[in-house]
Amino acid sequence: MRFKPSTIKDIALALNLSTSTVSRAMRDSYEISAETKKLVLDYAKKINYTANPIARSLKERRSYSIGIIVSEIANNFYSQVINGVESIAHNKNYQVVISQTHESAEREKMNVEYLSSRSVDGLLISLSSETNNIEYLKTLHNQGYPIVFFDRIPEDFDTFKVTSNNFKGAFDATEHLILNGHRRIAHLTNSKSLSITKERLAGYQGALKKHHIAYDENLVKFSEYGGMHMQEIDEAIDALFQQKFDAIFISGDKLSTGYLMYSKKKYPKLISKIAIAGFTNSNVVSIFSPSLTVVRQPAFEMGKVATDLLIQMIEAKRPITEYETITLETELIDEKDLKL
Amino acid sequence: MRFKPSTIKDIALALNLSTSTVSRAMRDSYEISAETKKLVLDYAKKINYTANPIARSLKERRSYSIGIIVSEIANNFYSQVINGVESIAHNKNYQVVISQTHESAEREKMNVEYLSSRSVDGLLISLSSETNNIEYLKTLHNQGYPIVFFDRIPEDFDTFKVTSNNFKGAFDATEHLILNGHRRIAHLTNSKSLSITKERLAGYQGALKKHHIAYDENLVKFSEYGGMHMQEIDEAIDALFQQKFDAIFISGDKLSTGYLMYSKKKYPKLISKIAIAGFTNSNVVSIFSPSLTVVRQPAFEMGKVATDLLIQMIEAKRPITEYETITLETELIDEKDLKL
DNA sequence: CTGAAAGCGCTAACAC
DNA sequence: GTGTTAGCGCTTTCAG
Repeated sequence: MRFKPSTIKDIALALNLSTSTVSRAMRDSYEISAETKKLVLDYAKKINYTANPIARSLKERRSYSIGIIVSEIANNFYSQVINGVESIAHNKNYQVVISQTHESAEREKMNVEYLSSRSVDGLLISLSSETNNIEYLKTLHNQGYPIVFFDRIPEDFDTFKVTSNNFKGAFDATEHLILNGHRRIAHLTNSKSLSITKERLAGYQGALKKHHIAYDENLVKFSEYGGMHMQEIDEAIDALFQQKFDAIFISGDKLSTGYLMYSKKKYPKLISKIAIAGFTNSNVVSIFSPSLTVVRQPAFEMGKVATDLLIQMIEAKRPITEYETITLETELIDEKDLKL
Repeated sequence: MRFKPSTIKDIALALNLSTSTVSRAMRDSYEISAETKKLVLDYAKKINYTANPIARSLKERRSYSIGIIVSEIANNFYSQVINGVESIAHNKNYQVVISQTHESAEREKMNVEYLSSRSVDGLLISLSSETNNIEYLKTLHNQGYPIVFFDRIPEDFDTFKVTSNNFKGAFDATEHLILNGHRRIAHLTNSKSLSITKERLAGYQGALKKHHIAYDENLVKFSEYGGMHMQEIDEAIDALFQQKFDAIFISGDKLSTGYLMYSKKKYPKLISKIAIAGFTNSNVVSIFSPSLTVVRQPAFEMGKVATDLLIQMIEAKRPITEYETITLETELIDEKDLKL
């Protein structure tokens, strides 16, 4: 017995009505009498009818769903963003389809192509570490396909973007380390190509400059795959430990935990002497050891804002031409306060 | 300019062919000449044609996608399961749609109803803590809709199920604590209604019994929402600390980290005296403090196995009537080994 | 207030 | 080897 759900036709047949009447009744159209509506609705309920969203999509040329592309859902930051996305989307009756790139540009492209080929009405994207060519996204967007970028946004792409104040977050974190008496501050960060990498590096440099500390590029290590491969982090850290440094500012969730794990294992003697400040949205930082001062991004909020914008784009009567980039503030949480 | 992707018709028109020829060429049908195929394929590529999956779904009455319902993607265990699911699904050309219950039975039902109404061809489900009525799932399954349960599985439901050896995982963890000299072992666990709760409780009791330790129900605390609400964990822990105990076995990711966080904050003096063993698939346990011995489930594997079974069900020529429950082994990792 | 009919993009049985 | 046609389930003119 194959699964065979009931259709509008079944209802029409049973009630001796036309499919159009049933359709209208289901959608509570004003042209249908109250009695007929009740009749249809009751029977629909009785036979457990639910409209076939596929058929509806085909007809209306939209799916009432949006896609979100992130590097990894296991990353707390992204799962929180997704919760924000869902909170808005479900309110407005959109389904959310999640897809992961695992920091691969190729998977990103495949996901975009699949999703945009009419599976979803618009796309929320945080770029992968590996991505450097987004021409295909531009083409898509120029054809009128709604795209909103968040977190890791491209520079020269005219659409809505939502991101954190990465400069300030990095600046504050670095300054926090400086104010605690540190002068040799290392920086472990993501792929050079990402917007967030550049902004956070600038924030780090800004704080150093303000406090008259010379920038030393030997203290800065990039991870091309954002720490997706543990080995990459390990090598960066090993390189850092060739230098002398008394504090480190880390630019990302995966990198922060990666640093903690590897340095704890490999450099157990040194680790307690090095102060740490890092971007992370982990909700268990209070049990991390060594402990760190964290820069926390408003992930849930970011998801909400981005989704609001995307749905606006999708539902806009006429194409939008004026876009803006929204910047949300980060929060610095001193490691001492984590224990309260 | 609205987004208007090209269709099979555009190709047919441009090449002076019929839509069916184009369709056949695209699907590499044997009845089409090599030349025509090449013509079509080349043109399709040129105009960036991709088939409309919606139309295909409507026609074929299937979507080539499967749904997975979990309590929370932020939970490491589930995100690892999802990665396993995707690895198989993508191989077999299925899309994966993820949805979260946040431990709410109502959201679970809504998700199932939405997804099963032809958005996805089958469902992988790990039940929410709150769920106690799955009649609607039985109805669905009896109508021929493919469902595979994993992790938190129902008892009286005849379909494929994939789960860990929860009894043995719990038994080993508890025995580990006993062998380390502990006698008063508390147990913090999930909702009473879940299969995993019962099995792990039995494993805990089994180990106590083997070592002639009396079972004390005051040492066992349940969390109706699996620790979804922090307050719930806090209360359970406060209640436990009314008793005397020198070790604790914790039955779940969220509960394990919840215990660590709350007891560290609220009972900082006592915490180091209490040995901990807990189920968790966190990949950062090595930086947790206090540290704990962990029971790790083969999450990725579980996702793969469950997906394999589900796709078998979906693609089966005739309804399957013989189901089995597959049990995967857990792994006990001594806290001492985490530091290596 | 309701029904008939067309059509969304695709596949496939049936011609030729 | 290719074209014609019907139909998947729904919405929506257009008629009445």
